[in-house]
Amino acid sequence: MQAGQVPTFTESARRTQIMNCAIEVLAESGYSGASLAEIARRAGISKSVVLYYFSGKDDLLASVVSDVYGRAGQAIAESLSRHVSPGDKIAAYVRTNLHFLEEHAAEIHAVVEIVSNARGADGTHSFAPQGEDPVLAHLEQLLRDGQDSGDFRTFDAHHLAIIIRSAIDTVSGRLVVDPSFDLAAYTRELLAVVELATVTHRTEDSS
Amino acid sequence: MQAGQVPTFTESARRTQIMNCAIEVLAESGYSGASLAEIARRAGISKSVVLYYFSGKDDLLASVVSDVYGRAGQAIAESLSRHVSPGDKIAAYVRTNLHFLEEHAAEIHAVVEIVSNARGADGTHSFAPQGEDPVLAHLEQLLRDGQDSGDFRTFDAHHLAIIIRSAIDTVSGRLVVDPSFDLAAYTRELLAVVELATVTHRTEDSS
Amino acid sequence: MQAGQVPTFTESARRTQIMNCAIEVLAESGYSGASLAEIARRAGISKSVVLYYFSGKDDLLASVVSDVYGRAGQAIAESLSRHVSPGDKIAAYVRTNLHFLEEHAAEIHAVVEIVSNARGADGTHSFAPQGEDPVLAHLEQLLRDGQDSGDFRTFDAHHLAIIIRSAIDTVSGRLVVDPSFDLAAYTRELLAVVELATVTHRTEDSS
Amino acid sequence: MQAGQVPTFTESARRTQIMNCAIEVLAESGYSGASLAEIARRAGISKSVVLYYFSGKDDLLASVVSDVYGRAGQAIAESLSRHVSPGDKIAAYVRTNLHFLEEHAAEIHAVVEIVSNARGADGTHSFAPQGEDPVLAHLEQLLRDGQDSGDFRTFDAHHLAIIIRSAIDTVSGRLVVDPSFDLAAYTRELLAVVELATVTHRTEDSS
DNA sequence: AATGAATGAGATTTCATTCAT
DNA sequence: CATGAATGAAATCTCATTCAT
Repeated sequence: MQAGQVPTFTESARRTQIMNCAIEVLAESGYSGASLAEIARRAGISKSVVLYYFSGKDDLLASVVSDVYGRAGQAIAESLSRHVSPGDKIAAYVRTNLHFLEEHAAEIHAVVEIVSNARGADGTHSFAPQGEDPVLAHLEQLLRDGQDSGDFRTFDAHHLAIIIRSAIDTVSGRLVVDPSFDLAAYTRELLAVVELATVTHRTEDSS
Repeated sequence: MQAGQVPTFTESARRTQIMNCAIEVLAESGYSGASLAEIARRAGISKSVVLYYFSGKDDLLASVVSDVYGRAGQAIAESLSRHVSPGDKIAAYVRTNLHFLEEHAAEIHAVVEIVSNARGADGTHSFAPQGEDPVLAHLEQLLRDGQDSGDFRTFDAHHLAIIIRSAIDTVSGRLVVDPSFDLAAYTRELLAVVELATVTHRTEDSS
Repeated sequence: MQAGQVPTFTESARRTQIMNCAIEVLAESGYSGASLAEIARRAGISKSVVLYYFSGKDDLLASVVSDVYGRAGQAIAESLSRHVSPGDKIAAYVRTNLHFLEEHAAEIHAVVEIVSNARGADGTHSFAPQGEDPVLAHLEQLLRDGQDSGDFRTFDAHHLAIIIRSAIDTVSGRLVVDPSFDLAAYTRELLAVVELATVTHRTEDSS
Repeated sequence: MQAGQVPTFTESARRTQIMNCAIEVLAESGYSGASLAEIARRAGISKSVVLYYFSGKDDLLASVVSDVYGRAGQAIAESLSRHVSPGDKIAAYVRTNLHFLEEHAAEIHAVVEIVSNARGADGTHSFAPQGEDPVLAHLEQLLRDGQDSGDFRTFDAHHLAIIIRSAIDTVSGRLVVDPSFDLAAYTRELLAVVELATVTHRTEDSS
């Protein structure tokens, strides 16, 4: 398995298998519980195999993160491209995010565990976006687009983006922990809140 | 120190000192970085002293959690008692939470680190509320009160509570990581969103 | 055991004990055989104890090197101070070096193992003198002094120093490996060679 | 490749290639740095290939040693055969040794790394000559021949041989480490020392 | 009240080697 | 002829905890 070479079928299958086991363990047992030994045990292989396919634990975790991020980003981009009006775009953004979460709760939860816990030798977060968070910036831009087009009310796009993102991000943890969590209802409520928070409107008592 | 005995002044001072150092380390270096050795080093004492005042690491972390929770709960309860209308109460709830966060960012962040990472021997979260989360239930109740009184629109109180809580909870991490985070602006925006999301209103284009 | 503090008696005794065991193992089993496990086993303690008294394997090995170097340097300096003429100084240098070797064969051999094998993360020798080798420079200076005073013949001091040092350095390995090695005879022969190589003289056939 | 069979051309070419890479790695990264993985990487082949051509790491290292030894021995024997007088023979020995070192510094250094570090399962040196060291014995015999013929002074042939050998052996390390090492000057100085140490002479002040 | 000393469990990682293809 | 896959042993190091003083 040399760098720059096309991975064989077996190789990419094994990598996928190991990454999936890592995701399982991370979702179930958290960051500290996700030792190579545990991941290997779950995969029914020896620790060494993990290190044969990944150059180290860091590499494995980074691979999980970029893999899941990639798939999520693709799903969202695809969904957004099917809408034009800012309101529809925001709604699609929320809906796709939550829908992806529903089908990939463990993956997302695993990524959250990694991103919020992994730290380099210097003690700083390994996966913290340096400078601006691109995920947040993207959502912020969607909000600004709606303001520029006049569809949206005046608001602080940056901070509203944070509010919406946090409402999305909280879900993966809940889905993993609480099996009775009603994602459909949550989605409806969040869509309602987002609409109320963005679209220009008058409160009743001001009439 | 025997069980049931009143702690001496020295004792409770030492406990507080150790807890504060634990909070510092947790906020700076995260859960995995918060070893007893590091906490003791920061306090300028030996590991043994930590274990003299706390029965173990679990005990220390639990004490930090309950201490901070207690103080936060008190601050919030006090603030809420000064308002009567549901709208004012919710606003006070948000404002007090965020204000407490501002002054106790490290503490809250430490608690978040503990609650989201600490696990028992069986691998389950040590600090997960079993059954209903009382913090969430409290906020939910405030929302329902507003609905019952007719002040608030019809919404899904449980899920709206989750949305609001997540918008509050995301702040401690940001305050620790991003020194330029503008809490005042965030508070304004969140108050606006909460009002829009709760108070009965009509959107303009529906008029 | 905090940095900068005076070591307790127990502590320095343990450190000495561990260093001695490390020296034993290094002399007997070589650099690769000198694992922490083996050193601890020899000392009748657990691996953790070694790491309690030394911050890591590197620290232990560095301590051994500087300890032995220190004692050797002191012995040599003391001996040299008792002689004045360049010829006597060189002879004393050789004699003291070999004498020290006789009594500290294992120590010196251990240091040789460390110095010639230990490498940093970048792959370079950890204990290589950067720039000029001070040990060699010292001997070189002794030779030059003899030349300046007119006692010694014209020779290439730097390279002669290398020849003499290598004749000294080879001994520790032989002493450890070959118990029948006759150090006294070797010393006599080396002294003879050094004298022949330094003192001004005429060969018989040139007369 | 069955035992006793003549190796094919490809086979011996591959073996040579692998041995050369092993020599490179040993000279650059030392014994501990010379893992099969690193050697294979340097050769652009997989670890398995190395083990296909050599029965194990030990076999590879042993092959390197005997290959280099063989070539060195041949060069020296050839050179010696061109001289008759003991003085000329010794000079040729020194000159040829150092000349060989100059052109094969890495090889010799690699062999030194192997010989001084490789150990069997029992912890003893794998390549230590059991009984008398033939290399040393050879040089010793040259010295004795000169004494028997009356060309050389009275000295302790065994120990003088050790001194001369050590002066030769130290060079490979220096050549690898210190690119500014002046081998020609060193050779001149060592030849001078050897002559002074062997040839009968009178010191000036004894006249 | 405080601490130094010691330990065992477990984490990541390296490496030579075996096996099937 | 060559390789990818897999493994187990061993190495260094971290950490919470216990014990005697």
